[in-house]
Amino acid sequence: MNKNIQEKSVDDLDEEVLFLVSQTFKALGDPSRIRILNLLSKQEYAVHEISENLDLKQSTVSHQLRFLKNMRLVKFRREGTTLFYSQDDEHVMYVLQQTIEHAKHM
Amino acid sequence: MNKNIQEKSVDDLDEEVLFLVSQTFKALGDPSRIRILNLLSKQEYAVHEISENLDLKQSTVSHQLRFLKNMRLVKFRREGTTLFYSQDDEHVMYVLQQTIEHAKHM
DNA sequence: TTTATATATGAGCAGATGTTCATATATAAA
DNA sequence: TTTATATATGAACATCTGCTCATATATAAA
Repeated sequence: MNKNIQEKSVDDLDEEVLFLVSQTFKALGDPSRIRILNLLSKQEYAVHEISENLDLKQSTVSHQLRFLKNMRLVKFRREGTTLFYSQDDEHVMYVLQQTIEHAKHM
Repeated sequence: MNKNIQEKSVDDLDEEVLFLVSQTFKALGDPSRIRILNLLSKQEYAVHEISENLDLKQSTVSHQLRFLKNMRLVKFRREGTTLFYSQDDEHVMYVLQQTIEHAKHM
């Protein structure tokens, strides 16, 4: 819900909202993370599958997945020693796909 | 238009598209730029008006406007010594407003 | 030309970011 | 327990970012 207090400038943004929005876009502002999210947009993948598919080091993928998990953009389920990651934020995935499609036609 | 060459992985993104998308989201990944774009979403403003409205140094605003102008996210018109900046990318502004509204309800 | 106002720009700096290497942890099988 | 596989983690490093200060440039008025 919105707060009813008057902002410094009427059009300016609430600090929490500003932080959330900038963090969200920062998450989408890196090629590796974009590729990972784009891959996960269709189905779940194990960490090593992401690594092989995108030709990224295992540690790179793991670090980025932690980042995305902290932002609740992805989730995972365990199966033995394997962790299957999948998307966990429909709005962000929609925005990403929308922007990818937009970029494809430029 | 799309290229008809086969990608390394079918689901992976074209390098140009990847660059464009990441650049776009990087532009939206900073609080100052978000505030500037959000202000410009309703009407045009002079540089010093943006500066006063958002309580940012004139040079900070000018640097960020150059960034946004290079990305063709804003444009300007001159009136004497004053430059009036306004938005110049409907898709990006839509994505931004969409995400702001989404963040407000979390 | 001089002065004033508005904006742009470059250098410097502190802090953030992304990758890599080496290694730790976790689970399962032998 | 030992071994193998999958993933996570921390440190180090180079690069990138965003802000600030000082100053340059541009336009207009006096």
